[in-house]
Amino acid sequence: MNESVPTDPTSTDAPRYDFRAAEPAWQRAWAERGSFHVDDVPVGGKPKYYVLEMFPYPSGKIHMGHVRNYTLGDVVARYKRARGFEVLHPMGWDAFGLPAENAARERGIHPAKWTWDNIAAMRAELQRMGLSLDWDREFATCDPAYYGHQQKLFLDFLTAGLVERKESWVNWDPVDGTVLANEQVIDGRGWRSGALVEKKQLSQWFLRITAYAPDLLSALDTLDRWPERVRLMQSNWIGRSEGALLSFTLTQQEGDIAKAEVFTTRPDTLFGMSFLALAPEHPLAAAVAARDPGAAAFIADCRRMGTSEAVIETAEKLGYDTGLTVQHPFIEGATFPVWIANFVLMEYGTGAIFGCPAHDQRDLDFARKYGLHVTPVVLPAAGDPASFAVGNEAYVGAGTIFNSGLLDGLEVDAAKRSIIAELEKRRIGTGVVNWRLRDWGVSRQRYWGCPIPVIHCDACGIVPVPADQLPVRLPDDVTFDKPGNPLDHHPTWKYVACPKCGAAARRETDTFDTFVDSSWYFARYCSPKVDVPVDRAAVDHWMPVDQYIGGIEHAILHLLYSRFFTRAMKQTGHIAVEEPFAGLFTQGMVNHESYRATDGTWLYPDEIEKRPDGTASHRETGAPVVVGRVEAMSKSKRNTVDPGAIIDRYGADTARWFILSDNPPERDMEWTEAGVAGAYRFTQRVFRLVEGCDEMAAAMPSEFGAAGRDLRHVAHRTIAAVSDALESFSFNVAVARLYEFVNAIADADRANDRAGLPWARREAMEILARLISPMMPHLAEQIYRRLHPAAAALVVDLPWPQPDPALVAAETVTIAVQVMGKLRATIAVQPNAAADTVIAAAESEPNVMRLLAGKHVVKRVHVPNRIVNFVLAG
RNA sequence: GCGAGAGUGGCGGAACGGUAGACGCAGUCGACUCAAAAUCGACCGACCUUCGGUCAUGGGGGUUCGAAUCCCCCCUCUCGCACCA
Repeated sequence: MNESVPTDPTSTDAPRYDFRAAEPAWQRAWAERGSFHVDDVPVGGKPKYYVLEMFPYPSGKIHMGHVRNYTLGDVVARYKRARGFEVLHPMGWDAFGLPAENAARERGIHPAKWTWDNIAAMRAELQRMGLSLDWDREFATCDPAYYGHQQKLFLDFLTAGLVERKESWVNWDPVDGTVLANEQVIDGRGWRSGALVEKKQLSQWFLRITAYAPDLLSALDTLDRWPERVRLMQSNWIGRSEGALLSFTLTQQEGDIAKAEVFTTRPDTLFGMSFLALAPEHPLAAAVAARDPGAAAFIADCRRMGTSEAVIETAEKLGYDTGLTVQHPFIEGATFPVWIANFVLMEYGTGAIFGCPAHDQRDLDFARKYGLHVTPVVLPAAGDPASFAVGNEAYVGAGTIFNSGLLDGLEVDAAKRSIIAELEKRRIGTGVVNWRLRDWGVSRQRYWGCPIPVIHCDACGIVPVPADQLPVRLPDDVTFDKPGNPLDHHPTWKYVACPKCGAAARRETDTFDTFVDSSWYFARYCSPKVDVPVDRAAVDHWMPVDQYIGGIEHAILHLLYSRFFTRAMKQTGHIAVEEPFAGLFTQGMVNHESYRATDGTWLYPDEIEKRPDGTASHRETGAPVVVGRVEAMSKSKRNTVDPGAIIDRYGADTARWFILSDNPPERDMEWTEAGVAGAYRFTQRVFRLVEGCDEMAAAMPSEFGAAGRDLRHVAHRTIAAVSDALESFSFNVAVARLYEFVNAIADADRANDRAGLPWARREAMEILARLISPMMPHLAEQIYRRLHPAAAALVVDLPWPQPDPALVAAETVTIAVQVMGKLRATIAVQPNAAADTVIAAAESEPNVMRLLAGKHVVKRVHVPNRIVNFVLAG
């Protein structure tokens, strides 16, 4: 494996492209010229283009996912730049987060040191990729110079009524003393401590994303450069549903509770009611539990069960009859039992439902289990009202309402409207729109995050930190020797005077969810040094991001939060746009084969030797190796490839080229050693071609032979084809066209008719240098310099080449000749030749003649420049 | 369960309804070499009676002069959501 790569580039006779010398040299040249620098508010009138890739978390090393992400972005940035746009292409660090605190707890390294060291290491790795980034704009979200402005934004949101403090149910780890995200609860236990997680009500800060729910949903239609499925995922997440809110009166008051409010999307089925069910966390359930140990035990069971996906999948519907009953709002004297049910969610609607088993599958399962009655009220078109019954499958289709008093005879939709009007008339309910989206809880009991800038005063309540006291900085001297939030344990940090009354008060010790940090960084990049969150002129110029690129895993949370934040910033006067990302591209993952020794231990790709038949053995011991599935690179399976090692061995251009060439960028790709080696061979091949290039003749020759003419056609068509491919994110197709182009240049070198060929060949190399420059920027510069040893210009400063329309047009076209739709011959004709001429030429082809002999041709189809088809009788 | 996307050679993939398999990887043969690597050249879907044919884009129907592409049904895989009332 990999013998094709010389350890010493000078070890063979052929001229070698020495990427180890060339790549850093060109990177220095770009940096010295400030090639990728742009101003906050540019003058000069070039159209702007803002390219952004999702900024990395500084884990310590870049991985292949980063390489793919930043290569894709760099192709776009360099291409748009050549196309005459002023391109903003910044980079920074999503630098707060739990891993830094884990490093502190496990290894005693301060989170700040751990983070900044990682940033330094990763910056160096990224710089080796030769990305066209404006490094002057770099920042890290853990820098007070960033998070101080975030605190200001929060205070502005607070003033604007976009922030709330409210009680909410959270996953609480009693051992670690912290709130856990749903993803951090595994089988009901804390992922770190292993302790049973409790549901706890806690006072938390919330950003009122629900205030924008209608707009966040409807504006999805305007995001026409977003992938359809991302818009769909957001739409589902926001989850609009129309229905009714109605309240049921208890026949006997429970404590001071007299009514239960219910949300339903099927108010038309109200007469099919059989029971009322409460979520275990519902206040009425709690009131019952206070006097009924059976109810209390049932609620405790539900709480322990949790709501993880695996549990829901298998859990059967369980209920507890409270003994309470409610009156039916329309059926005089009818009452229904009130149950507590494990399948009712407190988070959705009102936490209470009315059960109509005939027309809801869950309600039906529940009713069958507990012997509750099932009354159908929607009759299918072909149904007989006297005999229609529901078995074990609820009927959820269209139909006519029956058994329903005033609704009888109405269709489902009409019945909904009618019953809502009636509810509103009697003041027991209203038609409402309900949203699945919840407000965004941003409080985290952690040290390594942005402090929430408020102060708790016993006298004044919650007092915002005055703007002139921002940033609220994290203290450096913290310890991680006990569980819980180090900010809370700090001896002095939280004790401050109330800004209002001066009395002793306490700082908020919670910090922001790190998703807050990434919800506005794209705006900060426009003016990263100013002493306000954003400079209006700068964001007005640069925003929105024209092309955003990142992983599909952020389809909902990060992108939705950013859309919300941008709206909130607009409302508070920081920005003019409300959609942050005009174009979104979601890339696929980078996968790799996995390998295991016969004892089951995972092996790194470096440790194994592949054989041509696809089997493998251990490189050192020769022991057999099991070649496993191609799957996402992960440390535990050791199927990772280190980008740094690849760049050492093959160079950045090779890595970039391979990652672009393998497949369409939105799909998952497989990283293969053979594929990288192939890309490396291509870089050397291109370099050899320029070595064989003659000096440019001063003027274009007046005559070209066939080879020169053909090459010029290919060159100019390649410009057109590569441009099209780059515009449509078909980078693998752009690569394929460039392979063809290089093959054509090599073919021309073997041609006999050499008139004008040296000139044409050199023109081809010039075009090649520019066309590969978005993908392989270093090699492009190297070729260009070889062609123009004295030139001061760099490819990076040159405009994108324009194809000559006369050369893009064909001299002859190949027409496919079909008989009865099957290909029988091809003929070469002049472009746009007359139908008669083409059909005559086609009919004179021997093979066609043979097939047409003695047959009656009923139709001759001619599609100009494409095809002739003879349709025979019978 | 609901929703979305995808099924094309050994592999990744290409193909405005118009020559299916571009281009790359892997492979075969040859040249160069003492040899190998690199490089260069040729071949490379299956099958047959091989200057010519037949069959082939998950399966089955349909529309069309012509379908990988459009329509209907089915199968498989991937992803997302999910006791959402």
